[in-house]
Amino acid sequence: MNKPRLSESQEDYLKEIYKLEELNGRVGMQDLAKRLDVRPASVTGMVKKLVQVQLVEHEPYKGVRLTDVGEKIALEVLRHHRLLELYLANHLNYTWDEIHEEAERLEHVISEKFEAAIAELMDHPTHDPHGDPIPSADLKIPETPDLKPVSSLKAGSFSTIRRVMTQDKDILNMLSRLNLIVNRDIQVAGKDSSGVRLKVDEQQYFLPLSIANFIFVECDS
Amino acid sequence: MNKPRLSESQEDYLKEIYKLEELNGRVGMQDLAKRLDVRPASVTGMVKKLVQVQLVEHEPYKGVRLTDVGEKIALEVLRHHRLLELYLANHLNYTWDEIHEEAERLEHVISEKFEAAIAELMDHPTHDPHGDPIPSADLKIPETPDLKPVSSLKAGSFSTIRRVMTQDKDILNMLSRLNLIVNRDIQVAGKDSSGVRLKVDEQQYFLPLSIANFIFVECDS
DNA sequence: CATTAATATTAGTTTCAACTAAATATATTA
DNA sequence: TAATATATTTAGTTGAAACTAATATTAATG
Repeated sequence: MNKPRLSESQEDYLKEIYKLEELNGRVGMQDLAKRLDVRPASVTGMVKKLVQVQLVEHEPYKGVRLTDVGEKIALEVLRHHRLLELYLANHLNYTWDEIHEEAERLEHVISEKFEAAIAELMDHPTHDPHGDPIPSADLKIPETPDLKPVSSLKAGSFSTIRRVMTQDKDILNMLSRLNLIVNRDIQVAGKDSSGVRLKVDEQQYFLPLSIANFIFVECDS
Repeated sequence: MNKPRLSESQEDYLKEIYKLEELNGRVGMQDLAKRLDVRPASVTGMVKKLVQVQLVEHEPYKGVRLTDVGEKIALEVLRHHRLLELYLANHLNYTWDEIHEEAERLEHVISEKFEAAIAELMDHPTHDPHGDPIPSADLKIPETPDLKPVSSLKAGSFSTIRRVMTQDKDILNMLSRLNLIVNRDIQVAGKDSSGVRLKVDEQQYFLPLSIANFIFVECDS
């Protein structure tokens, strides 16, 4: 019941497994290797260790899955990461493109005390600057309304940006310069096979599909 | 001229060498081993590497010394550490005894951006909560007035606490509970061979020499 | 269903920073 | 100065976590 102490590497594995599980359902060694920027052979090795300590289950050629304990730990790391991102943005004037990298390093290193302190300071937020949900202190994912990519909306529809699922710095920079950030109300002014034309505060912007696919919105009722 | 990228271990070595150099003049393998909680043989190994990359000079059986570049790096780490301590205390409500450990981990991990952000936020402070000087952005040590241990004062003399040179948590806790913190004005009410009696805001406290020796004050002119 | 392509694993190596045990060099002092 | 104590180094090991190259397994397709 008492937590094993994990290496940063191990935490990263659990975190990535969690995110891939959430995204694809099943997680192959390959995918993991790609996300962690590591060779498949290395993944085999590490997964073996994580299976040993029962943080992960592995059915060869089928995929990897977190155990309950593994998921808990992944959520802790994710909580650290997302709280940090919000904290850096809100309290240290980081820009959208800068927060990820810094949080990536800090997440493994801050104490429970630090976590609690910034959570408190920010009044226990539920979403980070990208719109990603922040697991609560007891590691539940906050309820989030159904979202769809802007690219899926009909021309004319109104909605609110709720999540931006890219960490490409150039894209993030460009979006924030255009004020296309989380919680912004937008209208789809037009669309074709190559992308979407958005209207925001009298301004119009064209977003190619490659970007529009990763901007998720809540539709106005 | 471009900085080599160092491991956390290496940064710790440089930092400790700096502190010991400042304290004792020369730094033996033994001392280093003690401070880093590592065996002497390990120190030999690491020092050899640091000599290779010219961050350190080593005269066997005489001692170790930082090169100019080595000192620069040590000061950077020290700056991180002390800025962090102050930040944790001032902005995240850490207590005196909690700041060291957290800073010890964070110091290796924060970016220049982070450093600059908190320095700016705190208006470029010159001393951390222990009274230790914070190297400036260009790595100069701020001028500090001459300090002496309270234990060296005559009974009756007035002074101001400027530095508390222990990281023992229990002592730090007790001192802060008694309000014997940096920048506090105190009077030596009496002394004998076993310690000092202090008067602070109508309160009187007795400090054994073992503690009084590490509380440094600036004497009233 | 046999072959190919995709996926995963093994075995052995590397690097880093520690370790132990044993050897050696210097310093102290009797 | 010789003997002893202290300080330092050497040589070899360990444990993580990565790597490469080669091999093996499964899935997909013609």
